[in-house]
Amino acid sequence: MIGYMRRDSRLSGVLHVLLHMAETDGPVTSERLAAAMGTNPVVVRRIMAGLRDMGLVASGKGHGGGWTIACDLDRVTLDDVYRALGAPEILALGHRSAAPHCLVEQAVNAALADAFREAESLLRARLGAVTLGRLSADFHARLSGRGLCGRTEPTDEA
Amino acid sequence: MIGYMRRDSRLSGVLHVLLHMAETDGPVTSERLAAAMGTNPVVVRRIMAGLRDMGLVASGKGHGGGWTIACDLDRVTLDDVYRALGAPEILALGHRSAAPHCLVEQAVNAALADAFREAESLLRARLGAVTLGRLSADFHARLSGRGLCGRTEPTDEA
DNA sequence: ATTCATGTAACATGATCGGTTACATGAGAC
DNA sequence: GTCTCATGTAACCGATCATGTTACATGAAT
Repeated sequence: MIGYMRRDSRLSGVLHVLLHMAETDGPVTSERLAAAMGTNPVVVRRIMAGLRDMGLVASGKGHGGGWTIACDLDRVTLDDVYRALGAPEILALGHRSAAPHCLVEQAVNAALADAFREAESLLRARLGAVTLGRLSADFHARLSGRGLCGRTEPTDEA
Repeated sequence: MIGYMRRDSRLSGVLHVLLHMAETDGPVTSERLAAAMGTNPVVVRRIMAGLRDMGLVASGKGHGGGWTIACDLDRVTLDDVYRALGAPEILALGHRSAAPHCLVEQAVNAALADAFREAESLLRARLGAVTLGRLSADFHARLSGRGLCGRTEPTDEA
């Protein structure tokens, strides 16, 4: 909890959650996911709601309930997850809209809008080029490369 | 003042101010600049402070005081201005730092960090490729192309 | 019926940008 | 020297947003 908190870490958080679910067979409760992430179960449910609506995950109530993955990890990209979150604002920078009919402001905003749009597009493209399956494979590579603490438990020491 | 206020419009605002100053010979007061931008003189002084410290503009007090450009517009890029503002955060998205020793989080953050860094680099590069002089030229092109309301006054109808 | 887990609303918190007021500082004008 | 003008800042308010937390309703399995 030290350190710089950037604005919006929902994408990072939900990917963390998804990779956890991928390591577990059977439903995982919000409480367990929240414990792994060091946050609150309600926060988990909140960020998962969009993914459930998009059919990426499913949730069940009551005994034996919890969250399960409901998609092919190799066919879902990080951009799909981003959109499932509601496609939140990517850039912290923006234009003024105070004087839209001012030619000075028009010139400034035109120049900035190009740069902004390109940066957003690049980020979206990069997210679209990575699947959840590749992310999971990356995790497994780290797991084996890191020594052979061959735990069957999908623990992450968090 | 309706409408969506994006996070940080200081870059947009300060560019607006600089183009205004470029159209005026002699110092311009914060009050005039603020009126052109539809904001407050204190806000203008605040965003101009960094530019003054970097030597891009100069300020004078008292009668005949105000702000003047103190650099070659063709040698200063939008990225220079961005840095003079203190290089504020570009992206609204970020990582979690809750569990930095968790291998899942490491895998997630590594994937995201690449995409984030590339998008930031692209934006910085685009800003670095545009000089204030070109921005001013773009404004003049809009001014003449828009009809010939040949006002000598650098008004912007704001 | 009881217990468990999600689904949500409601409210608190912390950060940040923008706006505003207030006052001190300094540089001309008189 | 005094007055006026304009910057330089601090202090505070307000809105927005992500996050954290509590509370309670809903539904499913035991």
